[in-house]
Amino acid sequence: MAIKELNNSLPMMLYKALDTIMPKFRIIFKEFGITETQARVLRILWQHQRIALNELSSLTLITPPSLVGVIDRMELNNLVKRNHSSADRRKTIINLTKKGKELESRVLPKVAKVYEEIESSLDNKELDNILTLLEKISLIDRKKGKEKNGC
Amino acid sequence: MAIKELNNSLPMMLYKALDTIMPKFRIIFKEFGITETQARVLRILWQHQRIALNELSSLTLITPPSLVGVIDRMELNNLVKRNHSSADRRKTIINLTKKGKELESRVLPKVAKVYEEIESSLDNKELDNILTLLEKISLIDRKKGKEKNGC
DNA sequence: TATTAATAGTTAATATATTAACTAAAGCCC
DNA sequence: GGGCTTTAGTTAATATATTAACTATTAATA
Repeated sequence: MAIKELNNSLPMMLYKALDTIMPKFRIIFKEFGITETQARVLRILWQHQRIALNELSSLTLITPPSLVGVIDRMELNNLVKRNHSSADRRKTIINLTKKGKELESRVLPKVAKVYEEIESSLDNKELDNILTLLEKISLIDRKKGKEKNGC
Repeated sequence: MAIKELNNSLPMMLYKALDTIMPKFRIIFKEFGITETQARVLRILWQHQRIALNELSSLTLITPPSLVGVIDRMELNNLVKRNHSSADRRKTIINLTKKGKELESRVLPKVAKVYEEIESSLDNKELDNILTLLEKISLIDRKKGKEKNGC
């Protein structure tokens, strides 16, 4: 019931949490001339080096129409490069450039410090707790056939 | 430590949770020709009827530059009307119109149903829990002088 | 294999978000 | 009361987000 009380609703509280923590990260990203969204893309590319746009979309939670523009600008900034799959000519492969790769070692340490600041404001249990609960929320729709493995 | 593992980071999990629940609400808002952001504004106005733009900004978490455009479009759609404070001529007062007011009784019941759907996917404890934790995160910056009431 | 359905990427139109800068109006202070 | 500071609102420039629609391929199938 508490959830419906307007300013304390789940959506509003989620936004409020993001409004509190994201500016801390954006300050860092800005030092390197990238946006928060672009940083999300880079984070995935630092793991995969090269990846199809549709997979990148899934992993970053950035919808394809939005991602197209993001990649456009990152390509202009020499952070990534588009290639095309020969196996499936529909696919666009996003490749990390040297410039994009080099950012990793410079950005991650600073990002880690912000994480530490956030962590230090919460108990370890609380952090695990909230991540678990957020995960549960994000899976709400995947259980229509509550029964077994309706698959 | 779990927090740093990229796709399970706190920011990403917050976004993921929002990506799961907000589309459910947007479908409703769309029926009435309003956006999610405009709905946030309306929700506050349903409580206050009339309110200064800067207070509206605080309560909705919409920054003033963004809110200006939102109010522009809501005014074009006859949902709100701007007035100016005679006491403080800098202030813009946002007034709810009859059309804006009428939406309340039509939108809220449908929104409540979505809340119920979300609630039914979580235990009561879990819901209270996550709201409490989100609140704690949103207050991270307000305790620099950890000591007492450094004011 | 021609047809139909599904997938990947993109474009277009509109609405927001973010940051910096600018104007007007109050408040303050000597 | 003139000058300085703060507050409220706005504009401008750029980057994203959202939804619908469209193109090129590929897969699936009668």
